[in-house]
Amino acid sequence: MNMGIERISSGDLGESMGLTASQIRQDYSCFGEFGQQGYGYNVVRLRAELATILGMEQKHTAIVIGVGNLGRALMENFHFESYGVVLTGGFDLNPALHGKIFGDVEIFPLECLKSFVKENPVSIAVLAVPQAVAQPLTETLSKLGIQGLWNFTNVEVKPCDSATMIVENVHFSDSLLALSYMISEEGDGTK
Amino acid sequence: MNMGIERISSGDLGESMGLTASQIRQDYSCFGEFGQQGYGYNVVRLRAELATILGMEQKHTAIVIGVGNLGRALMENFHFESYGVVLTGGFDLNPALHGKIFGDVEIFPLECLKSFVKENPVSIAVLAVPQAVAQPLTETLSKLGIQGLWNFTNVEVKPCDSATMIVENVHFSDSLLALSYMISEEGDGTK
DNA sequence: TAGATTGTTAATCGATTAACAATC
DNA sequence: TAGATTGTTAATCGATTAACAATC
Repeated sequence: MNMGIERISSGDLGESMGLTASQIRQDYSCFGEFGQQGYGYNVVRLRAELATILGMEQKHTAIVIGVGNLGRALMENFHFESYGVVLTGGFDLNPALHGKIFGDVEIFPLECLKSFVKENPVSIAVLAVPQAVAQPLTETLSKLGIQGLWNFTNVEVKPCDSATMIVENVHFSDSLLALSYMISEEGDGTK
Repeated sequence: MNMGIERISSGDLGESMGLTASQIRQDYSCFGEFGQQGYGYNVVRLRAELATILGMEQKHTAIVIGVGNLGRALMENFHFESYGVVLTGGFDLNPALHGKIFGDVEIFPLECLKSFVKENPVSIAVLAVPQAVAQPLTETLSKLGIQGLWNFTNVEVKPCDSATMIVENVHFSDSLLALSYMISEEGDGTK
């Protein structure tokens, strides 16, 4: 996407991201001085700087564990590449899925996980399995030396003590409860 | 789920939720005194109090807009009922889906949205459509008087100015970038 | 009574906002 | 030069943590 915009001010940037201009400037200044007084930020330069900071040039690799509807939705619709992540495989128990291709990426049997990870370095595992197997799989993944777990199971999971895997949770339920609560408050006259 | 536990202390509760005991006690005390010194919190009482506070007794109703893989995953696998929300319909453009049932809930043509909402009060719309149509649909939904939008599109959307619809975003991308960043930091020696 | 654990106050921390000199 | 907009400092705000008297 190229909208032909060369420069952008912290104010505009903030508005389009739902943040204040102050917040933008303060955050960016933690990493260096990308802007110019009286001018703003050069879009191309800014993008490059941010890519570096976020480690997007590092080309992390990811695999999807559990290819149900959610796993499949992520494989087909989520633009991993836009965030510097290359999806290299999907894993599922269901034999009907093995060999299938979703979003350019093949689905393998779960038994192949260990050997796959040995041959292809994997930095991130996307966990989209039923809750019952979330914890054991987390332990397996952490033992395989995977660095990050992107957890979509709505369950708290814990890597093995010996491992340093970082867990990032996407807890739908927290988000829905927050929304329910805000709706109820709204009509309340509370606040 | 009943694990036969009658009472629980703020410490245990916090540990299992990844919060501190202080945090638990302070949060609960905003809404009243549910606990007893030297005893802790009665699990049954606590659950009842929290249900009230979170408005779960309010039985919000929800519809899913866009029944691709993600919409379908939510309809089939996410336990709306556990959070006091009743799913009453799904909507999609694709005629092949019309009349299908996912997770007990029927899929209707998008054209029927307006009349459906008039006949069945809907408090929450779950937005799981392609990014290109996210904004126009948001405006439509806000005009229909829907109170909350649960936004899965990874795009910022804005209701009509005249409407009071609350938007709760589930931005996968923020979460993935955060994970990428943490992984890169990890090995760095930074920090 | 002694031990446990609350509710609440005060202290700490971090994040957001406001303000403004520096300067393009 | 005048206007715009940064980077940075200081002020504000809210959320988390620590501490402890109250009390079951």
